[in-house]
Amino acid sequence: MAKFYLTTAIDYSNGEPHLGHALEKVGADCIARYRRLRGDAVHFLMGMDENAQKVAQAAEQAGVPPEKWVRTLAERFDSTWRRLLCSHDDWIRTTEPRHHRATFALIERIRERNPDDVFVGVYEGLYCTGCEEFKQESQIVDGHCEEHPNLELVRTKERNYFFRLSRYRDTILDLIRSGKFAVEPAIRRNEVLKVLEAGLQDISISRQRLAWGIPFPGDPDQTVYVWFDALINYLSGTGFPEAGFERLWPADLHVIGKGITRFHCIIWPAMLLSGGVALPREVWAHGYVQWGGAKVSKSAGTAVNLDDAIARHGPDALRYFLLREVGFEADGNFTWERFDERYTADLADGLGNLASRSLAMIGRYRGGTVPAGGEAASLETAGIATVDRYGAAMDRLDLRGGAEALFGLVGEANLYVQQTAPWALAKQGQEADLDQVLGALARCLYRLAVLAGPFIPGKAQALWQALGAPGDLGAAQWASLASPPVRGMATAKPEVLFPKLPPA
RNA sequence: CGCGGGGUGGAGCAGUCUGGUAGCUCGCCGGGCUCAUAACCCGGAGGUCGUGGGUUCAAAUCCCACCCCCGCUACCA
Repeated sequence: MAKFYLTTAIDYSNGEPHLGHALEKVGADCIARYRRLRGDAVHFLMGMDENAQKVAQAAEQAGVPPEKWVRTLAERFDSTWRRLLCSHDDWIRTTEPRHHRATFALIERIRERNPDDVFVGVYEGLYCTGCEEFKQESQIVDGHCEEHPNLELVRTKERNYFFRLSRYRDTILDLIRSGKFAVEPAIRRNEVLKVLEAGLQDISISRQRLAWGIPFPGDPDQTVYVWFDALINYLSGTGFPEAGFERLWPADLHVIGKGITRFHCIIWPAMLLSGGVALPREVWAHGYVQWGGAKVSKSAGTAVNLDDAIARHGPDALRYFLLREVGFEADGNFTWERFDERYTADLADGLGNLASRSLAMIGRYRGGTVPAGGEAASLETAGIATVDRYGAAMDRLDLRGGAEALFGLVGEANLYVQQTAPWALAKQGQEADLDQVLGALARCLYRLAVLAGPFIPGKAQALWQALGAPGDLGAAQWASLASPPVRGMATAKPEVLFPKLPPA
């Protein structure tokens, strides 16, 4: 059994979970469930980034101790992902002792192996006394911090530790080009290669005089810069540096958003190379959820409330929409109209109605027992082809392609029903033919339930049960898709899997 | 000449790498079926594939120029 260690980005505990976060978690969960279906021993990590200075500021504004603030937010995020049916095995928070230990250990390893890689330098930038942090050009409007337009920015220098990132440019370039360190999709790989080709600067990895954060090893005046420690969470989740962390490490896949590609594809591998720790095998950087073609922005009021989106048609439907319509590669759009359309067309009228009509006929014509037969049906050929197509797409993390394959089979099945007209067979007493058709439909529903599992785990389980399949869908074997063992299963009364919205 | 992505029927997209009658979903029009969540199936209308050149027997697809939109531009989750 192959291990598969999968991570998502840890979220910045400064605000509410939103649709963009949700796409990433749901996409990673879809991959995790698919890998389990393929028989991998999956370890799936999610968590929170809690050491940023802004976190302490937000806590202060809210009038609560930072420890309490981050705990509340961590629970809020975790429970949201659980509501979206995410199946993560571990939940890391960067304020935990295990993360402090790992951060310490990696920095120590870097210093031992490459003493020149960590050096003292001077960081200079524009400092906002309101935010108590350095501002980037993009955060400056008319010469002032966008949060504090009435305060003057102060040009400030401070002593920091730096990391010799520039040293690792050629090595990383080779690793990415050779595919030993996979950066996907290709559009993101090209972007990273261009950055590398342009050359790298060393980066500062500590900050002075911060009360919140991880103390820099051997220098109590400095804290580890939040980005530097955040990346290490993936290692902390394995138990590093304790013996046996290699049972999980290296990570098989880091799922991240495109905005943090450089950190994961340049800085992170450099840190690991310097510390003599194996590199992750792959980074997948997904696109962003847009609202009507524009960037989602809280200030512009275009952020979709996640609770509203879940409440609309339930968690399964939101998962499906994000993965099928928004997609896991390029940016994609979220609108209520599209959401409703997809829900109605694919889930309610498509899969839901197919299940409903198929189970109703098995109930009516065969007393709810799946008859033998169907192995030679045209639908069987389509089903087997779909399993192949789905697997090929999912293996390259083309989640949209997987969903398309799956729902393509729904279409084939509806056409099959139309062409074979089982109601006519029943009327004419062609019992053997009817067995063939109903058996073929049950076999198709079995495949659909299993293949839909990674996308809509809740509803797929409901379909699994309605079909009369035993136990938990999560225990289904990929191999069973070649010839679904549905004969003799006792189907339940058809239930409405995806109720439609009442007419507005 | 900072880097990258995109511009395809009313809407949203695929196809461009490996040129060869332009495809999918939704919407619209007509027909069929009755097992089903007024669902399902079939047919039809609708496109100068951003603009202008070039290569080729043939270009959405390759080459050049230009216009427009978007993201990134590094210590920011």
